Amino acid sequence: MTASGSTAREEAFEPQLVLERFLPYRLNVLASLTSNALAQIYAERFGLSIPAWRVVATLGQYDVRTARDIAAHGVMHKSTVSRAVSALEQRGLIQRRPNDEDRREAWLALTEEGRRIYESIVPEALGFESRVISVLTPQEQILFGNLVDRLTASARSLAPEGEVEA
Amino acid sequence: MTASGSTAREEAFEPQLVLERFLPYRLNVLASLTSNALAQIYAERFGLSIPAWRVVATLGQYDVRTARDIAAHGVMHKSTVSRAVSALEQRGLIQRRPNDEDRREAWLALTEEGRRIYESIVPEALGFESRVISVLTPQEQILFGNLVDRLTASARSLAPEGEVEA
DNA sequence: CGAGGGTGGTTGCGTTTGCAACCAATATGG
DNA sequence: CCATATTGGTTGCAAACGCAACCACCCTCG
Repeated sequence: MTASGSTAREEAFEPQLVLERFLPYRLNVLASLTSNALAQIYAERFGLSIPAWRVVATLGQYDVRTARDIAAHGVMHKSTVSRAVSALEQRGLIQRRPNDEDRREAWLALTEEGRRIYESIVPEALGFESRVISVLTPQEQILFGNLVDRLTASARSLAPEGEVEA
Repeated sequence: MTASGSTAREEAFEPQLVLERFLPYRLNVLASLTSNALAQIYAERFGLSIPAWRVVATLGQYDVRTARDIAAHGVMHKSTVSRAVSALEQRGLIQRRPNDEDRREAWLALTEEGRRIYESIVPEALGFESRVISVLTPQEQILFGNLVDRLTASARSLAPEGEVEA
């Protein structure tokens, strides 16, 4: 109807939303590229699923946590964490110790073997990360981290409460 | 064994990898926060799954594409796209027209109703996006987009070939 | 033109996922 | 204290997922 170009059948519209400039879309592409590439490392070499790796990574960093902590921290659904934890426990990579102060929950920690695996993965993970971000200058890297954090805070404040999983 | 703090059982280690500073982790958190929040809009209000929305968004922007194009563009597996397309076709939101030049593939386009839904979602999606990024100054927004693009290119070049889906 | 390889798209299958219902234990409030 | 709500964690189930096998078709090359 308007006088713009294109001999479209009837409507001549501008795209209303250009995906390549749409933030959620771009973030998703970038995040899945990095996640999938990383996943190959710990899946093929150590048989860890993504949730399992997240549990291991969290315990590697924090030593002792509950499943609930891990879920909240890693933006995962509690059932996802529960299953990852059982699998890891059965493989002897983490250990569960009841909390006598509150017998609903349990403390989780890496076993020695779990930590050994963690320590094998970490350098690879860090290496991968540094290869990815090497296209940015050091200042840009810092800046980017800063912007990501602020956006995350913003997104979190807009999310309709505990609505968040992986 | 070393003289550092903590009365840990035996080892006294530094965390080797701090998740809060680990890029793939942070990107995942941010991406799933935004994706999930967005998904609520088009899932609850229009009954669209994430892949379905991506198909609609792509066709909204490009008017006519093949399933293959959409998959490549949206970083989705071709079976995911195939199923989303069938569902959308059955709901009358998109239309399939055989390509006589190559009868393996088919041209896909939004129907009028499909476009109506697209046009209802877009303002909401853009509104959500702008609320999220409003914590950045305009220059920061541009800069962030630039950095994301460069990181994406970098990650893509490191990914072991067509290894990428949602 | 006919055989062999490659490509767009679909589908069966086993696995993973998220949701919701549930269990056990703790907190709260009459 | 007992009833009720809440919370950490598990599990059944249905839906969604990726993979690989597959079908139809195209393209090449002998």
